[in-house]
Amino acid sequence: RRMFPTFQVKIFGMDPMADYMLLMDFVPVDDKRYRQVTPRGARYAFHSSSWLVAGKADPATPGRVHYHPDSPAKGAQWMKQIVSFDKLKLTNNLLDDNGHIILNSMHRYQPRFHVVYVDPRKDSEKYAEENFKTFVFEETRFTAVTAYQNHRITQLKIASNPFAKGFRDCDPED
Amino acid sequence: RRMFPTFQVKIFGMDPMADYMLLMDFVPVDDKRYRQVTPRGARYAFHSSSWLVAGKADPATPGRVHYHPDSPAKGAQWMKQIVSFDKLKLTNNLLDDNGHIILNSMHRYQPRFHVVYVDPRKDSEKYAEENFKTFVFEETRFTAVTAYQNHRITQLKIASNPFAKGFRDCDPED
DNA sequence: CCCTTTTCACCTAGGTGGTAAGAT
DNA sequence: ATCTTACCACCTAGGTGAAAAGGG
Repeated sequence: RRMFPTFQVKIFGMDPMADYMLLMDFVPVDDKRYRQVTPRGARYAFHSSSWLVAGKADPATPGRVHYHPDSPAKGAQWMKQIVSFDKLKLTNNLLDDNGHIILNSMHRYQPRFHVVYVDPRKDSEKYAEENFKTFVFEETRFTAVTAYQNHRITQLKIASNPFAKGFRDCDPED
Repeated sequence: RRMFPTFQVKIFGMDPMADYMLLMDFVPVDDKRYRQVTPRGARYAFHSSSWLVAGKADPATPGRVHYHPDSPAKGAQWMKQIVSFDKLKLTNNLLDDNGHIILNSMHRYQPRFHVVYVDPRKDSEKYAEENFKTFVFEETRFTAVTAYQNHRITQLKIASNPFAKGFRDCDPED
């Protein structure tokens, strides 16, 4: 399914006339598997508020990459508004053949954002290193799950995503 | 609404590595306005099978152009399968601001297909003439209408377009 | 009478969380 | 007990012809 919340980024400093590819990938934060705790007597798992280390991580998943579907595009195009990776989809299916990003559930990940300058020179491979920049925002780290583990995330999604309107019981402006 | 049947074209002879823009426009076939005849006593206008000249054409509409949404793309990409202009939309609304192709209803049009080579040279404007090719297929001429005037076209559409499944009463393979 | 416009039920296509059943 | 899977009603978004209403 789509990642939520969506990764969005505002870009500065590109050459407006040059072509760029924008992409994302995900790297494990640690080598651990996590689990939830339901406090004794609590009615819902949602009431738990912390993650416990549950052991060593599962074998790493294939390190796939997601190209922003507007790639390639001119710097001017990328910079003129916030770039949103809302088409990016996550799956836990190791056999996935839709090109989605494969993650292990109950593991922690760090999204990474990459910018590739499309070098028009014939020997552009030589400059691959300098034409490639990676940006990491640590505040975007998350635990992958197959079902929401936190009521406030569920409510945020219901309030902000038009496809979840069916579950709203109050004004989304609230 | 979308044009039906869709204009589709198979392309050969491009430079696989070069970029091309593909586009269409529509030119009037003549300076006439047409009308249908319903034979005396016929139940439906659909029973008529010919067009009568009904006078001089209405003032020409703005000559808009439709770029294939995949433009620009490499020659290899365009040539590897049939190119379909199924997103192209027609309207009779002179004030349209959706960028649709504006046509006069009950007038005859000739679709035209244009290929533009994206010249990477700095002074590419100089070569505009030679980088531009137009193809006309006379068998694609049609009369623009606001409602189908021919039962067989209606049936063809119902049989072939998934959005019209609600009107099917037999197997589309027939 | 002929054509155009508007509205509608009915589709395709696909993104939601809920829920019940399944798995470990 | 905890997590995963499959399915579902309910949405968004938009492409259909039919039919009714409108216009000249």
